[in-house]
This record gives sequence, structure tokens and C-alpha cells, in this order.
Amino acid sequence: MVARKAVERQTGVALWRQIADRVRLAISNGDYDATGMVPPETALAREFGVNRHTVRSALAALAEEGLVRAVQGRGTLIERKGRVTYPISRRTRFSAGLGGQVKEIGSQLLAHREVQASSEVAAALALPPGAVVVELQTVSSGDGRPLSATIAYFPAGRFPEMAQRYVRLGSVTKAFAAQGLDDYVRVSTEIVARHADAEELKLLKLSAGAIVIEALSVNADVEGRPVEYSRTRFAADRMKFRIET
Amino acid sequence: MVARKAVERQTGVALWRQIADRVRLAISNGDYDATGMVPPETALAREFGVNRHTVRSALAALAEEGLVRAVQGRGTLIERKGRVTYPISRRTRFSAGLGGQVKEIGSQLLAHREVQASSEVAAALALPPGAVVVELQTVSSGDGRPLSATIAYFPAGRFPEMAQRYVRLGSVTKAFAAQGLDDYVRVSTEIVARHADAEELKLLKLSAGAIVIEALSVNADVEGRPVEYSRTRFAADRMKFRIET
DNA sequence: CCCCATTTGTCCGTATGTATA
DNA sequence: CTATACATACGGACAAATGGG
Repeated sequence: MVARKAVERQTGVALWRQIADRVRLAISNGDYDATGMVPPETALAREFGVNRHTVRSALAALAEEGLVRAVQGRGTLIERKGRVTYPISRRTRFSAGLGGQVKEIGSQLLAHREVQASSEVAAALALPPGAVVVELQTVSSGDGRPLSATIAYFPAGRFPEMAQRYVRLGSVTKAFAAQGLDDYVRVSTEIVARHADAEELKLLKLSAGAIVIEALSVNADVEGRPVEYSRTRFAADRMKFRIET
Repeated sequence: MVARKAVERQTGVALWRQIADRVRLAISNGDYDATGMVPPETALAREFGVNRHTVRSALAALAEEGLVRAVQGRGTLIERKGRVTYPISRRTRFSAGLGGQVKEIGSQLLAHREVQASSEVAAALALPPGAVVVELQTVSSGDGRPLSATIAYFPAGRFPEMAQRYVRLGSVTKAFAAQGLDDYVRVSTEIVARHADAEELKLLKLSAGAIVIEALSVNADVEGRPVEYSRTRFAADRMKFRIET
């Protein structure tokens, strides 16, 4: 048992939210696996050095997220727990990487269009300035929980059918295959962690103060020509990343 | 100019803190590089849809961090900006990876001891249960800003002098070399992003609600024998990670 | 030098949210 | 449920400092 420090006051983050974050972390760490329940409100209040009402506010927030369910007379039951492990390697594939960890993978195309590449996108895809690219905005989920929101760019000349194929097949890898690209590799990944903005809170069904991990990545075909540049925002508290070098 | 969404109310996270987080991100993204200053308080208040006083609270927090400095009559100057890029590859080296990005790298040994390996540590280092390991607690900084806090474990039988060497040489790589290990490679890295706990806030000089990236990694010698298992907490808003696969 | 627009600093009061007892 | 204390957020007004005509 790790001695947990008292929450901090006057930091701009309400005590109930700090406690909600700690309990969420403890749940995903498996600290409460022995009972399958969160400790009683009075115990948590003692542990964090706050009033029981404050703990109740925190648990209400977690119940709102669907993470726990309070049952009068019994306690607060844990409805969901662990993080999904997402492997990052030279052959990173979203669906395949999650295989076995979730029963059902969902993918939803929110929007798509053809646009002139910004200087950032053109540089990443090694295209001339102003080249046309296909932009896809998607959200992926595991067992109904949103895991990531992505904006991806593909060279329009080479992959004109990305949007249509993605909708039908539900996977970038399959959409590539349907357009004659059988294999591709990850050439670069940059990662930053930060607080979610309002749009991400909504897309990923997060609560305020939540963390997203933003990954900027480039995939290329086996000849080294870039085929995809994407910006993926992961719901940090639902994911763990394993880097395979 | 990206249209920035209004901050959200009644979420348990104070508006001034949400705004501080957004402005910190904008600074590190270089959004204000043209002037070297944060926009005027009145402009920020309009942008976020809040009162000027609320913006002032946010800027006061950033000034407290040393990120900006307000000058009456002129504006709020940016004192520091970008994130340090930390490369993760098969040959990840802390000091070498940061080379050139910061003028001065600091490393501090907070504590060291010999302990019996926990089951987690023993498994990672491929040691028999109960084997003795050297535990090092360190904090590393760039140009005076704490960047990471690490707890590292080494097989005590093979590297009995880790603590003494580290203090003298200021680097794990050099401490290894002084004990006859010339080369080692990263065999696994697991990454999680979460809110910092009270201890991490203190060690890394962060303000409440801050994000840490926790990396669990194993290094092994060229024969594949594990030589180090470590748990490093990075100050997320000061770092960017590049994964080289 | 003064004048003036801009920008930060400080003060007042008031309403609401958070936390305790 | 009540009552109390403090933090947060707003609105307005004015002072103080800066830099450019």
C-alpha cells in the first residue's frame, strides 16, 4: 500500500476533481481489484483528509463517467477498469494492435474533404506546396468507449478513394489495401501530453481537466514515399503505450 | 489563427487554470513568437469569454512558474518557451538525447539504497525473487528546469557501485561504463500520461493539475541480459517525445 | 516637453461555487 | 437540511507605467 498524500488546496483544481482523478487512477491500476469496489466514502475522506461530502462529489463525477455505480447499503461498485495497451512499432496498426484487448472496435468517419495541403502537411507527405490531399476526421472506440480522435491526410492523387473505402472497411490499413497499397511502415512519431480542449472533451467523451496524448505520425510505403500524415488524440486515462524499438 | 473555443464552467477546474494551461500550450507552440509577448489581457479576456481579472489570475500563475513576466505599460513578456524533444530509440541516452537543446544538464541523486527486489522489479531484471538491487532516485533538469524524476533499479551483484559512480559522473551511461558495461540497448518502454501526484509536483516544480508522462523502461546489455529497470516521470509540458522505430 | 493610446496594477462591491461542520 | 468560511468570477473605476507622436 503506497501512502497517498493529501490533496492540495487553492490550486485552481477543486478537491473533488483531484480526488476523482486519483480514484480513477487507482481503479485503472487495479488497487481495488480485491473487492471490485471503491473503499467506503468515510475511508476515502479520511485518506484524503477531506469531508465526506467532498468525496461524494468526486464519486458522483466518476459515476457520471460510467466508471463506478453507487448502490445504497452496499458501496460503490467498479463498472470498468484497466487501460488498453497500444503498441507503437515500425508496423503500427490501430485495429491489429488492440486485438484481443477489446471485444469490439468501432470506427466512425466524422468528416472528409479534399483540401490543399498546409505547409506542415505538405512537408510531412513530401508533396509540393499546395498539393491536394484527402483529409479524414475519425473517432475510434473500444467496447463503446472512445479511445482516439484522428485527423489524417493522404495524397489525393494516389489515394482518391480513401473516404469511401474507410467508411466501408472501417480501417485505414484495409482502405490502403483496396487501393493497391499492401504494406506500409511508421517512419516517425512525435508525442505530446496536454490537457484536452473543449472539442476533444466532446469527441472522446471526457470530463474537464482530462489528459490527451497527441501523436503526430507519418507512414510511408516500402519505397519510403509518405502515404499518410496523421494527428491522433488519445484519451490518456484509457490507454497505455508500449514502444517497440 | 485557430479559433480557440471558450473555456468550460462548473467542471471542477477553475477558469483561470484552464486559461493558464491554454496560454502555456500556445507559448510552447510558438503562437506568440511574432511579438515575443502574450496578447493583452483584454484581448485574452475577449478570446476566452471571461473577465479580465480571470485572465490576470491565469497570467499570475504562469508568472509564478517563471514562464512569463508582466511589465506595466508594455505587456506580458514570454521568458521561456519551447518543449525539449526527447528521442526514444533502441539507444536511448538521456544526456546525449538532449544534447544541443539545453545549455546545461543537471542531475541530482536524491537517495540510494540496496533493497530486495519486488516481484515487479525482479521480473523486469530477470532476477530470482528476493535478489538484491541498487535503487537510485534522481532528478534531472535542463537549464535549471526539472525535466524528469526517476527511480531506477540495477542488479546489485553486477553493479555494486552505481550510486557512487552516478554521483561522480552525473550519468547512468557513464556509471555503467565505469563498471565495465560499454553498451546497452532499450528493450521495452511503456508510457502512460496522468496527473502528477503531490510528490511529483514538488520534485519537478510543477503546479497542481500538471501532467506527467510515466515511462517504465528496461535496458539490457548486448547479450540481452537486463541491466536497468526504471520508472521515469517527465514534466509533460516541458517535453515532446520522438519515437524512432 | 506634453499629450495620448495602450497596457498592466489595484481597489471597490457582488454573486456563485466549493468545502467544512 | 442549515450555517459559515473561503475561493472563484464578474463588473466597473481609476492609478501607474510605457512608448509614440
